Amino acid sequence: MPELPEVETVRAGLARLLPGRRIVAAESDWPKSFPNAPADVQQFLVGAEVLDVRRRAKVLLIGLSSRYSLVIHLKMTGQMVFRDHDVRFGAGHPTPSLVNRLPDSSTRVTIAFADGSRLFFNDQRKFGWMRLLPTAEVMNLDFLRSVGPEPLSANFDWKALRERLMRRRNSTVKATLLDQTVVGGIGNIYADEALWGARVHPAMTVGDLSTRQFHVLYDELVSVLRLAIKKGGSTDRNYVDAEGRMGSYLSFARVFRREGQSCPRCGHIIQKIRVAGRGTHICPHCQKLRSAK
DNA sequence: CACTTGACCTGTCCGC
DNA sequence: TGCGGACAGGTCAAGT
Repeated sequence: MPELPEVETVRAGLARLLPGRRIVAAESDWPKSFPNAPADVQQFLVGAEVLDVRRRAKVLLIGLSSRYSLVIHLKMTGQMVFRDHDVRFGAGHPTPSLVNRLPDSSTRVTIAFADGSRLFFNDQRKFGWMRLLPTAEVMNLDFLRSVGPEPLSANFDWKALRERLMRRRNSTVKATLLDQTVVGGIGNIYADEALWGARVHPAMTVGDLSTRQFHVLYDELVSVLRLAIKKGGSTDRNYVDAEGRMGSYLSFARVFRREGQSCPRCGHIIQKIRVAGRGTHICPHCQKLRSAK
């Protein structure tokens, strides 16, 4: 369930840990997780040095000195975990971790560095992928060509959110928030959290939202994403950061995975419903389906 | 064309 | 305790 805050947390960790390290070996035992031909891996990955680590929506981009980049999508259960050669697991870990000895049964790709440290791409459900591409061609990937604006970028304001959402004015607001071509990086957790914050029912039609609702939805979306980054993301089951640590946002969540509990705003019981084919958490008192217009 | 559903996978949980 | 089935949800492809 890595969404923008989780991928950003991984990016920040990798950006601190990887640049300057030289890759000496790479292996994968599940071709769909890393489909590049072994010859290309030998030529453009092995021997290269990591230059930088960037993010676009939910995609990680690791730039290499070979003028190639590793492009990574974690999908639902992907992890990128770095281990120093001499790390003794457990010691000095201030937050709990889901990851013990690596590689483990979920490890799909292992990248070894010259200093003995290693980077593991773990992915229990095998939906995620990593691929090696010429850096100049990265932005030609279909996903990156079509992905919408970054919701935390400086020029993204409530009017921009309204304009993007209105591209699908006849859809439900939840389905539209999850559409990566509308806005980049939002997934199920933060869509539910932001809609609760804005008191907007997820099944409302975009075209029925009032100006005020777009404005509040923007404010809530930005603040929930910022808080989640500050808390290191959300660990529901699998997610960990680049050092194997869990995120703590879910202990601050207001509705996500809180069905049966009281709404922190009004005390009514939070319900789990289905919208756009996804499990969706709402307060039925705060979030009404009828138009506010 | 706009929108919904199914496929891709595996681990977990629930009811019988 | 074992087992079938539902469920978890990001994205793409296929279907309505």
